[in-house]
Amino acid sequence: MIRLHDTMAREKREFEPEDPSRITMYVCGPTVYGRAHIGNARPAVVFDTLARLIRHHYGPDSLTYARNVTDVDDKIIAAAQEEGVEPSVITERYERHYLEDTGALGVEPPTLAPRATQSIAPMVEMIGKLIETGHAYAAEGHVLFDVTSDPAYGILSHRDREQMIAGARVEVAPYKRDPADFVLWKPSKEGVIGWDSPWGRGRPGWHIECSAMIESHLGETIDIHGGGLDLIFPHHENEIAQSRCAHGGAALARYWVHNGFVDFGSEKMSKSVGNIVTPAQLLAQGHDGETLRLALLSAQYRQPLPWTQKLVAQAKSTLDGLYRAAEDCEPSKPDAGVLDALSDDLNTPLALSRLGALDDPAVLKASASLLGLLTKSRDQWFRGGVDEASAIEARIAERTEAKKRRDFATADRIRDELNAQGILLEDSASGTIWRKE
RNA sequence: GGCCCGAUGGCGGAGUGGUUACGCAGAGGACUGCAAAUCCUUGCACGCCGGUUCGAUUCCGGCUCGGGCCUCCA
Repeated sequence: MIRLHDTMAREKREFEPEDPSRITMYVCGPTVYGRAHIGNARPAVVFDTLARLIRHHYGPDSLTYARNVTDVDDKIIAAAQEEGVEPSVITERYERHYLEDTGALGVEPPTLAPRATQSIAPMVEMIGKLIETGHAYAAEGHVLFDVTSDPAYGILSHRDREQMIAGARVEVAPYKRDPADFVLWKPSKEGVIGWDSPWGRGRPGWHIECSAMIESHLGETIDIHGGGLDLIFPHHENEIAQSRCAHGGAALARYWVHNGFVDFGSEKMSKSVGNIVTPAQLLAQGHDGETLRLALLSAQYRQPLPWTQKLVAQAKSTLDGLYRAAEDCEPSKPDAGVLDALSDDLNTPLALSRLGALDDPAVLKASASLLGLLTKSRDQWFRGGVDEASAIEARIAERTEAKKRRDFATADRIRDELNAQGILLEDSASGTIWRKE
């Protein structure tokens, strides 16, 4: 039995899928206008881990996991204009990078990765339905959702309309009937990406994208909706309003799961602040993607995770230890303790500590694979990327000869030279083995 | 101002109404020609003030501090 913390209920609940043979999960994916940073990577890793767990419990084909790509957005338009290229040049580039970066972290591609630009028709249809049912109105080329028409508005973020207005920090657009109303469709000027619609040529608002893609790919009510906790309001609140109002009140998602932030101990990592670290940078520095993945899983997903060099170093040594313990063998069945930890709202730190206590390599491998770890052979982990292996082994043979002669000065010199190249030697009863630093 | 979350040893991070994980780093030891790796031992904590209780880090209330959201944002 899996338990998940549900943001709407504000407590852990037992996960009971509507149909265990067809479980549906939707996670808000990237807006592809720039390179993902390590904070963006966290939900990708977290929900990948949840997907692995669900598939383990309910069967490999039980889960349909959709993660959208937002490929129409004002930031994309701005980036395209700056480079003097079509928006698709930007979006294709960064979608590719996103898949590379998350792939390096062991994130498997989701079942579906729908792009907003390929779902315009369902969005237009849903907007039309909202207008028909009195939940939206057209004004000056825009279509706005009428928040006052939805008495349930605020059920996820637990705030009421008065509070939202009191806290509003932005000027209210003149065409809005109510300050809390939000855009479903906005006009596109000549030369800006847009689609024809009953309300003129324009493009969709951000929130309607997800509602429409969920409807067309997964259905009216899904099991799990995930994302970062900054999406709770307004994004997910607005998705709920749109979908419920378009579907006669049917719930959008049965469980709402939100991950916490990666930070620097003092403030949130974000593109707008500019204090970002990207997986691409970290990988270029020589860190293994699996190390970064373990670092991201070293705190429970709802907790803030301070990103430091020390964290990465710890993750590396933890993995070194696990790879030493995991001989190259076929995985058997995962350990019950690891499974229990993961099943309790994805308690990855506890799962990792239980992993470290396992002594059956086959069980360790199987357990670690639930976390997307220990996916390489031992040799790849300790020696991968080193291309002068035969030269190293020749030096080691020289050193072994020197040791036989009890010429320790020579032996130590060879060891030091290899150390300087980032090659560490370990003498064991069966001979000398080497690994990269 | 409103809503939400958090506060655990040098660092990371679980968990629990009473014997207080685990990892990294540190100290000591075994092993080693010396290292490395491994193993053993070991020191170090539960933000503050009240309350409930035989007993609270764990439950309740208040406070302080920190973070997030209320605008694009994982």
